[in-house]
Amino acid sequence: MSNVTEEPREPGPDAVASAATLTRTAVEALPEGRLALQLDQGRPLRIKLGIDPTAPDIHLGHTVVLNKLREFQESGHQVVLIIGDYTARVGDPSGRSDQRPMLDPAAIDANAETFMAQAFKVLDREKTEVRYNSEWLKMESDQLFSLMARPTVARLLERDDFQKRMAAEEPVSLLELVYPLLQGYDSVAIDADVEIGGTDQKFNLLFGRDMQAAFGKPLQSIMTLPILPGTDGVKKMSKSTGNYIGVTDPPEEMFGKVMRVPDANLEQYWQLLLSEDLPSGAGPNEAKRELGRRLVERFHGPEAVPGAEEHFNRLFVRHEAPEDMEDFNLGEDPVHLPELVADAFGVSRSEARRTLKQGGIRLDGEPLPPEPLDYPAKELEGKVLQYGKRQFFRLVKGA
RNA sequence: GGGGGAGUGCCCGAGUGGUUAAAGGGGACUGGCUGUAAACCAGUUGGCUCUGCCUACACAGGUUCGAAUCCUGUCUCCCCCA
Repeated sequence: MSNVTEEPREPGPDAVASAATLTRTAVEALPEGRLALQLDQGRPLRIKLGIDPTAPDIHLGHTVVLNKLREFQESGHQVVLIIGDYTARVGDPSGRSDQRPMLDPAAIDANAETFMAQAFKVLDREKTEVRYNSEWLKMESDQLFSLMARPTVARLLERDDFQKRMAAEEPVSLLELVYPLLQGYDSVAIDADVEIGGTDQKFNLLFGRDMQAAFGKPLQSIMTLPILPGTDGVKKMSKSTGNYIGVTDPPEEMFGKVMRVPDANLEQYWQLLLSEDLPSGAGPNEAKRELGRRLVERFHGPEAVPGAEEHFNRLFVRHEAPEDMEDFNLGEDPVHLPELVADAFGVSRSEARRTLKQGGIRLDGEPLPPEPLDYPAKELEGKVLQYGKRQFFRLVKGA
Protein backbone atom coordinates (compact mmCIF):
# COMPACT_ATOMS: atom_id res chain seq x y z
CA MET A 1 0.00 0.00 0.00
CA SER A 2 2.58 2.55 1.03
CA ASN A 3 6.12 3.01 2.08
CA VAL A 4 5.12 5.65 4.53
CA THR A 5 4.77 3.66 7.68
CA GLU A 6 5.71 4.69 11.12
CA GLU A 7 8.51 2.81 12.79
CA PRO A 8 6.96 0.19 15.04
CA ARG A 9 7.73 0.56 18.70
CA GLU A 10 6.10 0.14 22.04
CA PRO A 11 3.86 2.98 23.17
CA GLY A 12 4.34 4.23 26.70
CA PRO A 13 1.84 3.29 29.42
CA ASP A 14 0.26 6.76 29.46
CA ALA A 15 -0.45 6.62 25.78
CA VAL A 16 -1.93 3.16 26.12
CA ALA A 17 -4.15 4.30 28.93
CA SER A 18 -5.49 7.36 27.17
CA ALA A 19 -6.04 5.38 23.99
CA ALA A 20 -8.10 2.96 26.02
CA THR A 21 -10.16 5.79 27.42
CA LEU A 22 -10.74 7.40 24.06
CA THR A 23 -11.77 4.16 22.40
CA ARG A 24 -14.02 3.10 25.26
CA THR A 25 -17.27 3.65 23.40
CA ALA A 26 -15.84 2.98 19.95
CA VAL A 27 -16.86 -0.01 17.92
CA GLU A 28 -13.51 -0.26 16.23
CA ALA A 29 -10.24 1.65 16.26
CA LEU A 30 -8.05 0.62 13.37
CA PRO A 31 -5.35 -0.37 12.81
CA GLU A 32 -5.22 -2.14 16.10
CA GLY A 33 -3.03 -0.35 18.61
CA ARG A 34 -2.18 2.44 16.22
CA LEU A 35 -3.85 5.19 18.20
CA ALA A 36 -1.65 4.55 21.24
CA LEU A 37 1.44 4.92 19.07
CA GLN A 38 0.15 8.18 17.68
CA LEU A 39 -0.65 9.51 21.12
CA ASP A 40 2.81 8.55 22.23
CA GLN A 41 4.32 11.04 19.83
CA GLY A 42 3.39 13.64 22.38
CA ARG A 43 2.06 16.19 19.89
CA PRO A 44 -1.56 17.21 19.44
CA LEU A 45 -3.16 14.94 16.87
CA ARG A 46 -5.33 16.24 14.06
CA ILE A 47 -8.73 14.65 14.47
CA LYS A 48 -10.92 14.77 11.40
CA LEU A 49 -14.66 14.72 11.17
CA GLY A 50 -16.29 15.29 7.83
CA ILE A 51 -19.95 16.08 7.68
CA ASP A 52 -22.06 16.68 4.63
CA PRO A 53 -24.67 19.36 5.23
CA THR A 54 -27.40 17.49 3.42
CA ALA A 55 -30.14 18.09 5.97
CA PRO A 56 -31.08 21.37 7.58
CA ASP A 57 -31.24 20.06 11.12
CA ILE A 58 -28.98 17.94 13.15
CA HIS A 59 -30.20 15.49 15.68
CA LEU A 60 -28.74 13.61 18.60
CA GLY A 61 -27.42 10.90 16.31
CA HIS A 62 -25.01 13.41 14.85
CA THR A 63 -23.85 14.47 18.27
CA VAL A 64 -22.43 11.06 19.07
CA VAL A 65 -19.34 11.76 17.00
CA LEU A 66 -19.26 15.32 18.24
CA ASN A 67 -19.06 14.03 21.80
CA LYS A 68 -16.09 11.94 20.85
CA LEU A 69 -14.40 14.92 19.27
CA ARG A 70 -15.04 16.85 22.40
CA GLU A 71 -13.22 14.16 24.37
CA PHE A 72 -10.25 14.54 22.08
CA GLN A 73 -10.32 18.29 22.51
CA GLU A 74 -10.36 17.93 26.24
CA SER A 75 -7.19 15.89 26.07
CA GLY A 76 -5.50 18.57 24.02
CA HIS A 77 -5.94 17.49 20.43
CA GLN A 78 -6.81 19.54 17.39
CA VAL A 79 -10.20 18.89 15.90
CA VAL A 80 -10.66 19.59 12.22
CA LEU A 81 -14.28 19.86 11.24
CA ILE A 82 -14.75 19.53 7.53
CA ILE A 83 -17.93 20.92 6.13
CA GLY A 84 -18.57 18.83 3.07
CA ASP A 85 -20.09 21.59 1.02
CA TYR A 86 -18.69 19.97 -2.08
CA THR A 87 -19.24 16.32 -1.23
CA ALA A 88 -22.81 17.10 -0.19
CA ARG A 89 -23.52 17.68 -3.83
CA VAL A 90 -22.31 14.23 -4.67
CA GLY A 91 -24.11 12.31 -1.98
CA ASP A 92 -22.55 9.76 0.32
CA PRO A 93 -23.79 6.29 -0.55
CA SER A 94 -22.91 4.88 2.87
CA GLY A 95 -25.64 2.74 4.27
CA ARG A 96 -28.07 3.96 1.70
CA SER A 97 -30.36 1.67 -0.15
CA ASP A 98 -31.14 4.22 -2.78
CA GLN A 99 -29.67 7.22 -4.46
CA ARG A 100 -30.12 10.63 -3.05
CA PRO A 101 -30.71 13.75 -5.09
CA MET A 102 -28.00 16.28 -5.67
CA LEU A 103 -28.50 19.36 -3.57
CA ASP A 104 -28.25 22.89 -4.72
CA PRO A 105 -25.48 25.08 -3.32
CA ALA A 106 -27.74 27.57 -1.59
CA ALA A 107 -29.43 24.89 0.48
CA ILE A 108 -26.08 23.40 1.33
CA ASP A 109 -24.75 26.71 2.62
CA ALA A 110 -27.79 27.27 4.76
CA ASN A 111 -27.53 23.75 6.16
CA ALA A 112 -23.86 24.24 6.93
CA GLU A 113 -24.68 27.38 8.86
CA THR A 114 -27.19 25.69 11.11
CA PHE A 115 -25.02 22.66 11.49
CA MET A 116 -22.18 24.68 12.88
CA ALA A 117 -24.36 26.66 15.20
CA GLN A 118 -25.49 23.38 16.70
CA ALA A 119 -22.13 21.64 16.61
CA PHE A 120 -20.56 24.28 18.79
CA LYS A 121 -22.98 23.51 21.54
CA VAL A 122 -20.93 20.36 21.91
CA LEU A 123 -17.51 21.34 20.58
CA ASP A 124 -15.15 23.95 21.89
CA ARG A 125 -15.08 26.54 19.18
CA GLU A 126 -11.63 27.78 20.12
CA LYS A 127 -10.14 24.36 19.62
CA THR A 128 -11.84 23.59 16.35
CA GLU A 129 -10.49 24.22 12.90
CA VAL A 130 -13.32 24.50 10.38
CA ARG A 131 -12.65 23.84 6.72
CA TYR A 132 -14.89 23.59 3.68
CA ASN A 133 -13.90 20.86 1.29
CA SER A 134 -14.81 22.87 -1.79
CA GLU A 135 -11.54 24.61 -0.95
CA TRP A 136 -9.60 21.71 -2.40
CA LEU A 137 -12.18 19.59 -4.18
CA LYS A 138 -13.18 22.25 -6.67
CA MET A 139 -10.36 21.17 -8.91
CA GLU A 140 -9.39 20.99 -12.55
CA SER A 141 -10.41 17.79 -14.23
CA ASP A 142 -6.86 16.69 -14.91
CA GLN A 143 -6.29 16.90 -11.18
CA LEU A 144 -9.45 14.95 -10.59
CA PHE A 145 -8.26 12.32 -13.01
CA SER A 146 -5.07 11.96 -11.04
CA LEU A 147 -7.20 11.19 -8.00
CA MET A 148 -9.08 8.60 -9.94
CA ALA A 149 -6.01 7.01 -11.46
CA ARG A 150 -5.02 5.00 -8.44
CA PRO A 151 -8.01 3.37 -6.83
CA THR A 152 -9.47 0.39 -8.61
CA VAL A 153 -13.10 -0.23 -9.38
CA ALA A 154 -12.93 -3.62 -7.73
CA ARG A 155 -11.79 -2.00 -4.51
CA LEU A 156 -14.60 0.54 -4.64
CA LEU A 157 -17.18 -2.09 -5.35
CA GLU A 158 -16.13 -4.22 -2.41
CA ARG A 159 -18.25 -2.32 -0.03
CA ASP A 160 -21.25 -3.98 1.41
CA ASP A 161 -23.90 -1.43 0.58
CA PHE A 162 -23.03 -1.53 -3.11
CA GLN A 163 -22.97 -5.30 -3.11
CA LYS A 164 -26.42 -5.37 -1.64
CA ARG A 165 -27.83 -2.80 -3.96
CA MET A 166 -26.43 -4.48 -6.99
CA ALA A 167 -27.68 -7.84 -5.82
CA ALA A 168 -31.12 -6.28 -5.43
CA GLU A 169 -30.85 -4.84 -8.93
CA GLU A 170 -30.88 -1.32 -7.61
CA PRO A 171 -28.94 1.48 -9.22
CA VAL A 172 -25.55 2.71 -8.12
CA SER A 173 -24.43 5.90 -9.73
CA LEU A 174 -20.92 6.59 -10.85
CA LEU A 175 -20.90 9.63 -8.64
CA GLU A 176 -21.56 7.50 -5.61
CA LEU A 177 -18.76 5.22 -6.63
CA VAL A 178 -16.36 8.12 -6.66
CA TYR A 179 -17.50 9.53 -3.35
CA PRO A 180 -14.90 7.78 -1.17
CA LEU A 181 -12.12 9.29 -3.26
CA LEU A 182 -13.31 12.74 -2.43
CA GLN A 183 -13.78 12.07 1.24
CA GLY A 184 -10.41 10.37 1.30
CA TYR A 185 -8.79 13.32 -0.35
CA ASP A 186 -10.06 15.48 2.48
CA SER A 187 -7.75 13.51 4.75
CA VAL A 188 -4.86 14.21 2.39
CA ALA A 189 -5.68 17.89 2.29
CA ILE A 190 -5.76 18.43 6.02
CA ASP A 191 -3.15 15.88 7.13
CA ALA A 192 -5.52 13.94 9.31
CA ASP A 193 -4.06 11.72 12.01
CA VAL A 194 -7.34 10.23 13.09
CA GLU A 195 -10.70 10.18 11.39
CA ILE A 196 -13.92 9.50 13.22
CA GLY A 197 -17.29 8.42 11.98
CA GLY A 198 -20.22 6.09 12.51
CA THR A 199 -19.84 2.39 11.77
CA ASP A 200 -21.54 3.01 8.46
CA GLN A 201 -18.55 5.15 7.55
CA LYS A 202 -16.00 2.40 7.95
CA PHE A 203 -15.32 1.95 4.29
CA ASN A 204 -14.94 5.66 3.65
CA LEU A 205 -12.71 6.12 6.65
CA LEU A 206 -10.44 3.28 5.65
CA PHE A 207 -10.35 4.54 2.13
CA GLY A 208 -8.88 7.78 3.40
CA ARG A 209 -5.79 5.76 4.22
CA ASP A 210 -5.54 4.55 0.64
CA MET A 211 -5.73 8.09 -0.59
CA GLN A 212 -3.13 9.29 1.87
CA ALA A 213 -0.87 6.47 0.79
CA ALA A 214 -1.35 7.40 -2.83
CA PHE A 215 -0.20 10.90 -2.04
CA GLY A 216 2.70 9.86 0.11
CA LYS A 217 1.20 11.11 3.35
CA PRO A 218 1.31 9.45 6.76
CA LEU A 219 -1.70 7.25 7.24
CA GLN A 220 -4.52 8.17 9.54
CA SER A 221 -6.03 5.77 11.99
CA ILE A 222 -9.76 5.47 12.15
CA MET A 223 -12.35 5.12 14.83
CA THR A 224 -15.93 4.04 14.30
CA LEU A 225 -18.68 4.78 16.77
CA PRO A 226 -22.01 3.03 17.21
CA ILE A 227 -24.97 4.36 15.34
CA LEU A 228 -27.49 5.82 17.72
CA PRO A 229 -30.86 4.16 17.34
CA GLY A 230 -33.82 6.48 17.06
CA THR A 231 -36.65 6.86 19.50
CA ASP A 232 -38.15 3.67 18.13
CA GLY A 233 -35.12 1.89 19.53
CA VAL A 234 -34.45 0.01 16.35
CA LYS A 235 -33.70 2.01 13.28
CA LYS A 236 -30.89 4.46 12.88
CA MET A 237 -31.96 7.87 14.08
CA SER A 238 -32.83 9.97 11.10
CA LYS A 239 -35.14 12.68 10.11
CA SER A 240 -36.72 10.72 7.32
CA THR A 241 -37.82 7.88 9.58
CA GLY A 242 -39.15 10.45 12.02
CA ASN A 243 -37.50 8.77 14.99
CA TYR A 244 -35.16 11.61 15.74
CA ILE A 245 -34.60 14.06 18.52
CA GLY A 246 -33.48 17.29 16.92
CA VAL A 247 -31.04 19.48 18.76
CA THR A 248 -33.22 22.42 17.86
CA ASP A 249 -36.38 20.77 19.17
CA PRO A 250 -38.02 22.98 21.78
CA PRO A 251 -37.14 21.97 25.35
CA GLU A 252 -40.53 20.41 26.08
CA GLU A 253 -40.40 18.32 22.97
CA MET A 254 -36.83 17.26 23.52
CA PHE A 255 -37.57 16.17 27.05
CA GLY A 256 -40.73 14.36 25.99
CA LYS A 257 -39.01 12.52 23.20
CA VAL A 258 -36.28 11.36 25.54
CA MET A 259 -38.98 9.97 27.82
CA ARG A 260 -40.29 7.78 25.07
CA VAL A 261 -37.01 6.12 24.24
CA PRO A 262 -37.45 2.41 24.92
CA ASP A 263 -36.04 1.36 28.27
CA ALA A 264 -33.75 -1.13 26.57
CA ASN A 265 -31.84 1.64 24.82
CA LEU A 266 -31.18 3.74 27.88
CA GLU A 267 -27.71 2.53 28.63
CA GLN A 268 -26.62 3.15 25.07
CA TYR A 269 -28.06 6.64 25.16
CA TRP A 270 -26.20 7.50 28.31
CA GLN A 271 -22.92 6.27 26.96
CA LEU A 272 -23.16 7.78 23.55
CA LEU A 273 -24.76 11.07 24.44
CA LEU A 274 -23.28 11.82 27.83
CA SER A 275 -20.13 9.69 27.67
CA GLU A 276 -21.16 8.27 31.01
CA ASP A 277 -22.43 4.96 32.28
CA LEU A 278 -26.05 4.59 33.22
CA PRO A 279 -26.24 5.39 36.92
CA SER A 280 -26.74 2.18 38.78
CA GLY A 281 -29.74 1.87 41.00
CA ALA A 282 -31.83 4.49 39.28
CA GLY A 283 -35.04 3.21 37.73
CA PRO A 284 -35.64 3.71 34.03
CA ASN A 285 -38.04 6.53 34.63
CA GLU A 286 -35.55 8.53 36.68
CA ALA A 287 -32.68 7.64 34.37
CA LYS A 288 -34.63 8.96 31.43
CA ARG A 289 -35.55 12.10 33.27
CA GLU A 290 -31.95 12.77 34.15
CA LEU A 291 -30.89 12.16 30.55
CA GLY A 292 -33.62 14.50 29.39
CA ARG A 293 -32.56 17.21 31.83
CA ARG A 294 -28.94 17.02 30.80
CA LEU A 295 -29.74 17.20 27.12
CA VAL A 296 -32.13 20.08 27.52
CA GLU A 297 -29.49 21.85 29.55
CA ARG A 298 -26.86 21.28 26.91
CA PHE A 299 -28.91 22.55 24.01
CA HIS A 300 -31.18 25.10 25.65
CA GLY A 301 -29.42 26.08 28.84
CA PRO A 302 -30.16 25.22 32.48
CA GLU A 303 -33.04 27.67 32.72
CA ALA A 304 -35.05 25.62 30.23
CA VAL A 305 -34.93 22.43 32.26
CA PRO A 306 -37.61 22.91 34.94
CA GLY A 307 -40.20 24.09 32.45
CA ALA A 308 -39.59 21.18 30.13
CA GLU A 309 -39.94 18.62 32.86
CA GLU A 310 -42.98 20.28 34.36
CA HIS A 311 -44.62 20.33 30.95
CA PHE A 312 -44.11 16.62 30.72
CA ASN A 313 -45.48 15.96 34.20
CA ARG A 314 -48.51 18.05 33.52
CA LEU A 315 -49.44 16.46 30.23
CA PHE A 316 -48.42 12.88 30.64
CA VAL A 317 -48.26 12.16 34.31
CA ARG A 318 -51.21 14.21 35.50
CA HIS A 319 -52.97 14.35 32.15
CA GLU A 320 -53.79 18.02 32.43
CA ALA A 321 -54.05 20.63 29.76
CA PRO A 322 -50.93 22.69 29.15
CA GLU A 323 -50.50 26.12 30.74
CA ASP A 324 -50.59 28.05 27.57
CA MET A 325 -52.36 26.92 24.49
CA GLU A 326 -53.30 28.65 21.33
CA ASP A 327 -56.70 30.09 20.66
CA PHE A 328 -58.80 28.83 17.85
CA ASN A 329 -61.59 30.84 16.33
CA LEU A 330 -64.97 29.23 16.14
CA GLY A 331 -66.38 29.80 12.70
CA GLU A 332 -70.02 30.15 11.80
CA ASP A 333 -72.56 29.73 14.48
CA PRO A 334 -73.81 26.27 14.37
CA VAL A 335 -70.36 24.77 14.65
CA HIS A 336 -69.85 21.63 12.60
CA LEU A 337 -67.57 19.54 14.76
CA PRO A 338 -65.75 17.57 12.04
CA GLU A 339 -64.96 20.82 10.31
CA LEU A 340 -63.74 22.46 13.49
CA VAL A 341 -61.50 19.56 14.41
CA ALA A 342 -60.20 19.21 10.87
CA ASP A 343 -59.29 22.87 10.65
CA ALA A 344 -57.82 23.07 14.12
CA PHE A 345 -55.68 19.95 14.09
CA GLY A 346 -54.89 19.57 10.42
CA VAL A 347 -56.65 16.29 9.79
CA SER A 348 -59.34 15.39 7.28
CA ARG A 349 -62.97 15.63 8.28
CA SER A 350 -63.36 11.90 7.90
CA GLU A 351 -60.48 11.38 10.23
CA ALA A 352 -62.01 13.79 12.68
CA ARG A 353 -65.23 11.79 12.63
CA ARG A 354 -63.40 8.56 13.23
CA THR A 355 -61.46 9.94 16.15
CA LEU A 356 -64.68 11.29 17.56
CA LYS A 357 -66.26 7.84 17.35
CA GLN A 358 -63.31 6.44 19.20
CA GLY A 359 -63.70 8.92 21.99
CA GLY A 360 -60.52 10.77 21.13
CA ILE A 361 -61.98 14.23 21.14
CA ARG A 362 -62.56 16.00 24.42
CA LEU A 363 -64.12 19.24 25.53
CA ASP A 364 -62.73 20.51 28.81
CA GLY A 365 -61.43 17.02 29.45
CA GLU A 366 -64.74 15.26 28.83
CA PRO A 367 -64.93 12.95 25.80
CA LEU A 368 -67.52 14.12 23.30
CA PRO A 369 -70.16 11.64 22.14
CA PRO A 370 -70.35 10.63 18.44
CA GLU A 371 -73.57 12.63 18.21
CA PRO A 372 -74.43 15.42 17.68
CA LEU A 373 -72.08 16.82 15.09
CA ASP A 374 -73.29 20.38 15.38
CA TYR A 375 -73.08 22.62 18.42
CA PRO A 376 -74.22 26.16 19.08
CA ALA A 377 -71.12 28.36 19.28
CA LYS A 378 -71.91 29.55 22.79
CA GLU A 379 -71.74 26.00 24.12
CA LEU A 380 -68.12 25.76 22.99
CA GLU A 381 -66.83 29.22 23.54
CA GLY A 382 -64.03 29.52 26.07
CA LYS A 383 -63.64 25.77 26.42
CA VAL A 384 -60.64 23.60 25.70
CA LEU A 385 -60.82 21.37 22.68
CA GLN A 386 -58.52 18.37 22.88
CA TYR A 387 -57.54 15.96 20.14
CA GLY A 388 -56.01 12.79 21.50
CA LYS A 389 -53.74 13.12 24.47
CA ARG A 390 -51.50 15.85 23.35
CA GLN A 391 -53.12 18.47 21.18
CA PHE A 392 -55.11 21.33 22.61
CA PHE A 393 -56.79 24.53 21.56
CA ARG A 394 -58.81 27.07 23.48
CA LEU A 395 -61.95 27.90 21.57
CA VAL A 396 -62.74 31.55 21.17
CA LYS A 397 -65.45 33.51 19.49
CA GLY A 398 -64.75 34.27 15.87
CA ALA A 399 -63.45 37.73 15.09
C1' G B 1 -28.48 -0.27 -30.33
C1' G B 2 -30.96 -5.09 -28.80
C1' G B 3 -33.49 -8.24 -25.10
C1' G B 4 -35.95 -8.83 -20.42
C1' G B 5 -38.52 -6.94 -16.02
C1' A B 6 -41.22 -3.31 -12.98
C1' G B 7 -44.61 0.91 -11.74
C1' U B 8 -50.79 -0.69 -6.30
C1' G B 9 -53.12 3.23 -0.65
C1' C B 10 -47.99 7.15 4.14
C1' C B 11 -44.13 3.01 3.10
C1' C B 12 -43.21 -2.19 1.87
C1' G B 13 -46.12 -5.65 -0.50
C1' A B 14 -50.44 -9.39 -2.10
C1' G B 15 -53.91 -9.44 -5.86
C1' U B 16 -53.93 -11.16 -12.72
C1' G B 17 -61.76 -9.90 -15.53
C1' G B 18 -66.89 -9.93 -11.02
C1' U B 19 -69.31 -8.52 -2.96
C1' U B 20 -62.51 -5.02 -3.66
C1' A B 21 -61.57 1.14 -0.90
C1' A B 22 -58.22 -3.46 -2.58
C1' A B 23 -54.97 -9.43 1.79
C1' G B 24 -50.59 -9.02 4.96
C1' G B 25 -46.79 -6.21 7.36
C1' G B 26 -44.60 -1.57 8.92
C1' G B 27 -45.60 3.23 10.37
C1' A B 28 -49.12 6.62 12.23
C1' C B 29 -53.45 7.75 15.06
C1' U B 30 -57.26 6.57 19.04
C1' G B 31 -58.65 3.88 23.47
C1' G B 32 -57.21 0.71 27.73
C1' C B 33 -53.35 -0.30 31.00
C1' U B 34 -48.78 1.96 33.07
C1' G B 35 -43.25 4.49 36.19
C1' U B 36 -43.12 7.35 30.70
C1' A B 37 -45.20 9.57 24.77
C1' A B 38 -41.62 2.35 27.15
C1' A B 39 -43.84 -2.56 27.02
C1' C B 40 -48.49 -5.00 26.39
C1' C B 41 -53.79 -5.41 24.64
C1' A B 42 -57.82 -3.55 21.43
C1' G B 43 -59.57 -0.42 17.50
C1' U B 44 -58.84 2.98 13.30
C1' U B 45 -55.99 4.22 8.96
C1' G B 46 -58.82 7.50 0.51
C1' G B 47 -62.37 11.73 0.54
C1' C B 48 -67.18 13.77 1.58
C1' U B 49 -72.90 17.27 2.71
C1' C B 50 -71.58 9.52 5.81
C1' U B 51 -77.05 3.89 7.15
C1' G B 52 -75.32 6.89 1.38
C1' C B 53 -72.25 9.21 -2.37
C1' C B 54 -67.58 10.27 -4.89
C1' U B 55 -62.49 9.35 -6.34
C1' A B 56 -58.76 5.55 -6.60
C1' C B 57 -54.22 0.63 -8.21
C1' A B 58 -47.85 5.47 -13.11
C1' C B 59 -50.55 8.62 -17.23
C1' A B 60 -54.02 8.75 -21.63
C1' G B 61 -57.21 6.05 -24.50
C1' G B 62 -59.74 1.23 -25.77
C1' U B 63 -62.21 -3.89 -25.24
C1' U B 64 -66.21 -5.66 -21.85
C1' C B 65 -72.60 -5.98 -18.67
C1' G B 66 -68.19 -5.43 -15.53
C1' A B 67 -60.95 -4.11 -15.27
C1' A B 68 -55.91 -2.78 -10.50
C1' U B 69 -56.37 -7.20 -13.44
C1' C B 70 -57.02 -7.77 -21.07
C1' C B 71 -55.32 -4.38 -25.50
C1' U B 72 -52.83 0.29 -27.53
C1' G B 73 -49.89 4.50 -26.78
C1' U B 74 -47.01 7.70 -23.33
C1' C B 75 -43.84 8.49 -19.21
C1' U B 76 -40.47 6.71 -15.35
C1' C B 77 -37.20 3.05 -13.35
C1' C B 78 -34.17 -1.53 -13.10
C1' C B 79 -31.32 -5.69 -15.12
C1' C B 80 -28.77 -8.24 -19.03
C1' C B 81 -26.29 -8.42 -23.95
C1' A B 82 -23.59 -5.13 -27.32
